[in-house]
Amino acid sequence: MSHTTGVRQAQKQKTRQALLDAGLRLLAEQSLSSIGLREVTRLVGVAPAAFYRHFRDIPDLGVALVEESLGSLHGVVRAILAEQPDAEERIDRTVAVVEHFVRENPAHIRFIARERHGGVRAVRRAIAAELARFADEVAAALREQPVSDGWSDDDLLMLAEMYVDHLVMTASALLDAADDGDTAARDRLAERARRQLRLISLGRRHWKD
Amino acid sequence: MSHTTGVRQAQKQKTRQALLDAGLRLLAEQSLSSIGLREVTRLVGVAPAAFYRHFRDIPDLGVALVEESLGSLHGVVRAILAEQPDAEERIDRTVAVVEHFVRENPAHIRFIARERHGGVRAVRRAIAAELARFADEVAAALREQPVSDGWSDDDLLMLAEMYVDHLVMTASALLDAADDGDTAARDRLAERARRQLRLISLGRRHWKD
DNA sequence: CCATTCAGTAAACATCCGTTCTCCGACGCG
DNA sequence: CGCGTCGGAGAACGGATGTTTACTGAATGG
Repeated sequence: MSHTTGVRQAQKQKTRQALLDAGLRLLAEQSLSSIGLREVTRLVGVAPAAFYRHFRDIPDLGVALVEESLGSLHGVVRAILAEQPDAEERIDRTVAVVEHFVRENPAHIRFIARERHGGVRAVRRAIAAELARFADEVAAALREQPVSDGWSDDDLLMLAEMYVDHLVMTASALLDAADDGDTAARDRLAERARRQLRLISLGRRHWKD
Repeated sequence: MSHTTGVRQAQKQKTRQALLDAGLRLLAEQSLSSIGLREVTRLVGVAPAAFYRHFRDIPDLGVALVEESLGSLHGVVRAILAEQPDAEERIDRTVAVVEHFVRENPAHIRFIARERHGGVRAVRRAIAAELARFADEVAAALREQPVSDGWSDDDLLMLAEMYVDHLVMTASALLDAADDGDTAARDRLAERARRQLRLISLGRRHWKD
């Protein structure tokens, strides 16, 4: 049996993960294009040259972080899209899930918000592609709802993209409030998000005219 | 008479503007926190030390760029809010104005989209403050429209913030398409924006329930 | 017209950067 | 056990960075 297999690979993955974590930590106060390779390795406690065993350069590290960050978002979207008969209740649940996610994964959502329009082309493209996949997923889920009867695929997608954009913006705004420790602003933002979703929901119900 | 006054100050302003322009040009492919002071002065053709005659550091340059960029946006908002009886026509006009603005001031809107969630705190705060002022302006204009009868100030502001966010996101998306020279994507994005505005407009009309 | 102000210059500084190279030592496998 | 593999260490490099210093020369204003 190969019961000892992978001690080596496990250590490598551990270092790789440490590099990703360090990058994410540095991203809290800088943007990706200004992060130094040495800065990352210093935080992890390895030699600068060790970086090249895992990534070609910093942009490459960034692309890996996109997958990690938006991977954890998949769970959020699924929780939001969970069956829920009442529209109002679904909105409350959505905002609650987003709030919880922001509290649990602040670094990930900050990274996405920051680099979505950031200075590294490869990372921008990776984020755009991943968010487009999310929009498709949301559109598919919206189609199942009775409110969407008679909607074209195109219109469902434009609505889904609106929801995804709104989600990212809301999460980012909530995070900024959390950074300042401003819980009052956080509650205000959550209430604003609920009302905006309510307005979109209203527009949705009267689209067939 | 002081008819010769200002030759000196005029030259200084000229250099200052050149520094701002150079910064904006560099911002096309980097983010602010990774721009070097020497890089900027090199592009202008002045000595590095000359930079300190105009700005304390790069973040300070960034804050100045915020004022310049969002100053030019004021005209856009005013053009959008121009009286227009028909809602559908107002939407068309809005998107057309945004398209025109993106074509005319690509660097400015890229800067705002990039640094709104970017790595420099002072710049983020400056952008947030300026966008909040825009939202107030939009809310005030919305109140004048008959559709807003019975709306609370709070609700008007949440709607206005939604419009401002949507404007920034649309402009940024249009710019990305323009960068790729993809005119088909640009037209698709414009149509999507129109439909999203239509949906919001619908929700607005049925808010009083 | 002459003393003063001041935007911009030129050089020097300590520091940090990304990258390459050689080497080591622990793990993997037969 | 013994040999090949390979993640990581360590040192060295050329170059770029932000900042300070003393300076120059033209516009300024009494």
